[in-house]
Parts: sequence; C-alpha cells; structure tokens
Amino acid sequence: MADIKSGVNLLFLREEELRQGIEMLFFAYRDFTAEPDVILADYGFGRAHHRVIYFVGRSPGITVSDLLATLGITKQSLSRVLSQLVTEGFIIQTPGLRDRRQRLLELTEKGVALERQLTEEQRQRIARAYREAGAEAVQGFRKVMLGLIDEKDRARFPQRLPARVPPRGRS
Amino acid sequence: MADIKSGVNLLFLREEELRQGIEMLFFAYRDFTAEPDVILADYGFGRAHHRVIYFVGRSPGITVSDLLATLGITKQSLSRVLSQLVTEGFIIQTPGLRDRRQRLLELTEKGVALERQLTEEQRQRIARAYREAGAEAVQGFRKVMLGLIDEKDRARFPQRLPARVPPRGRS
DNA sequence: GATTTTATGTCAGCCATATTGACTTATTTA
DNA sequence: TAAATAAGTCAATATGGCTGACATAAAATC
Repeated sequence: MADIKSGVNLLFLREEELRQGIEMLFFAYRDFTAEPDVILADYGFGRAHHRVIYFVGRSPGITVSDLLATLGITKQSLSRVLSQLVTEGFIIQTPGLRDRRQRLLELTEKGVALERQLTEEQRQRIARAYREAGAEAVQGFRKVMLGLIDEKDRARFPQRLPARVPPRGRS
Repeated sequence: MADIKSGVNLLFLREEELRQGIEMLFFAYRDFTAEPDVILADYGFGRAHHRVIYFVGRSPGITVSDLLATLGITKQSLSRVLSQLVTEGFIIQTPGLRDRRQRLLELTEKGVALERQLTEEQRQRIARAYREAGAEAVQGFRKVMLGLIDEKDRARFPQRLPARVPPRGRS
C-alpha cells in the first residue's frame, strides 16, 4: 500500500513538475515580450518588426534567405515588415558582393538605436534573472533550454567563444 | 592594456550570453508550440484554443474571470474561442454554486482527450529535456525562469506540494 | 427595496501577422 | 543556352488580438 501510494505520489509530482515547466515557458515568453511591445507601438510597429530588427542587428549583413530561415516565416510575411523598416530608414539593403542577387541586410544608425531601446529591457531582465540565480543555475538553465530547442537550431548556441562572422565583414 | 582588453572581452561575453538567453527563449517557445499546432489544425482550432483547453484542464471549475486573468487577453478575444469549444462539446459551463453569475468551466471527456493529445508531446519534450539535463540543472532552470517571469505570476509556481484545489471540488 | 457593482456575454469593426498560390525579375550555375 | 536560385510582388484567406458600446442576471450595498 505504501508502495502504491508513493508511486502515485511520484507520478503526481512528475505531472505537476512537467506542467509547471510548460507554464513557465508560457509566462516567461509572455512577460518577456510585453515590454518591447509598448515601445513598438509608438513607432506603429509590432512584434514582427522587433524580431527582424533583432536578428539583423545580431548578424549584420545577413541575407534575406537566412533571415527567413531564422524567423521561420514565409517571405510574403517578412516582406511587409521588412519593406516598412527599409522605407522608414531602420534597415538598409546592399547587394551581395559575391552574389549580386542577394540583398544583405544591416541596421542603420537609427535601426541600431531602436534595437538598443527595444532589447535593453529584455537584456536587463535576463541579466537580473541570471545574477539572482547564480552562475550554476544559469548553466542548468542553458542545458534545459537547449534540450527544449529542436536539434537543428542548437548549433546557434555555442557554449563559449562563438567564433562569429566579424562585424561588418564587407565594406 | 591587458586590463582594458580583458574588460572588453568580459563585456563581449556578457553581451553574447545575454543575447543567447533572449534567443533561447525565442526558439524554445517557437519549437514548443509548433507540434500541437499540427494537431489543432485537424480540428480547425488554433493556438488560442489550446491555451484555453490547457488552463481549463489545469484548473477544473475555473471561472471565466480567472481564465481571462491567466491568459491575459480580453473577454471579447476569449469569447470566440471559448464559445466554439463549448458548442463543439470540449468544454462545459456550469453555474457557480455560491455565485450564480459565474460560469465554471470544465473539460468534457472529449476535452480531456484532446488536452492529453495536445499536451502529450510538450510533456514529453520537457520530460526529455529534464531527464537529459539532470535534477540539478532543472533546479537552475526553474530558478532562472522564475526570475524572468513577472513577480505577480511567480506564485503560480510553488516549489513543492502545490496544495491545489482538490480536483472536482463541486458535485 | 432601490441602486450600484460585478460576472458574463454579444455585436461590430479594426489591425497585425501569419498562411497559400501564382507569377516576375535578375543573376548564378550547370 | 537552360535551369536553378534569391528576392520580390499581388491576391486572397485565417487567426487572434484589440477597442467600444451595450445587455442581462445576480450579488452587494445603501
């Protein structure tokens, strides 16, 4: 009887633990995106604009194809948002040197400023959470998060020394 | 010079680490919601339906107000989704006993079955990530995630022994 | 007992973001 | 030269949010 009861209890705890995991992801993502949304509204932009600005800022000179793959949306969806950002001077497109079909994307100064403004609060939120949790907890956080992410995207997260493309490779 | 260089390096690592944090959240959330979406499409439902089914399943007998607060949307937004789920027999509403203005929400058998089907993959994804990362990492993950979540929502995540409302309190 | 507040629901319209499908243009590759 | 690729566009559609205004029933308060 004690065995059964404890077995049930373990199952319950496990179920509860997994559900909490699901919900933590939901609430964290929600709260995490809420703050930039307020700023974006001032510009008449939405969350989609933020994502584009973020990833272009992250990888200056990124191609449209790569950006599409990163965002996981269709080019038609990207089109509106991207052309808006280009028209309003937050992003510039320059033809690729090796392949002139490509249009490499970069933030303008204005774009960099907006990216900073948008991401700053998120950066602070993460920094605070990391600081309060401690280095060991951060390692655990990374480990679990990587396990949650599809295998194909894990390569985006090198443990150390990202060996990234040098900033502003062209020009 | 060594000091400056190492200071810059530290800043760079910190920046890189924070950006990876932002991105892990983005990709984890995206991959996490992708699988249920496929199933939902079979029913003509969207992600919003999933969230309603999930939280009603999580707290049987929840009031509409509480559900709204949990989801963080307006009643007009909830309305479409909820009435669809009620009409199609996934959720039943029963008047509150103490306050007959309330309409307490519960999953039907059909609703429970769908909830299981939808959440099962997510549960497995979390379970796998937890298992592979280990108990210590999971503690770190929880710590950081809680730090990312707005203070007002942290009470949803008791460390142990949730002391939840007994399932099916009424009837 | 009358009035106010609360819980819920509904109608209408608007906006952002995503989708699919079809087609175009320029450039590179085979 | 022909085929494949990178990027863009037009059109139609779906989903999921939003605001505002109004309605009903029940509870709480004066």
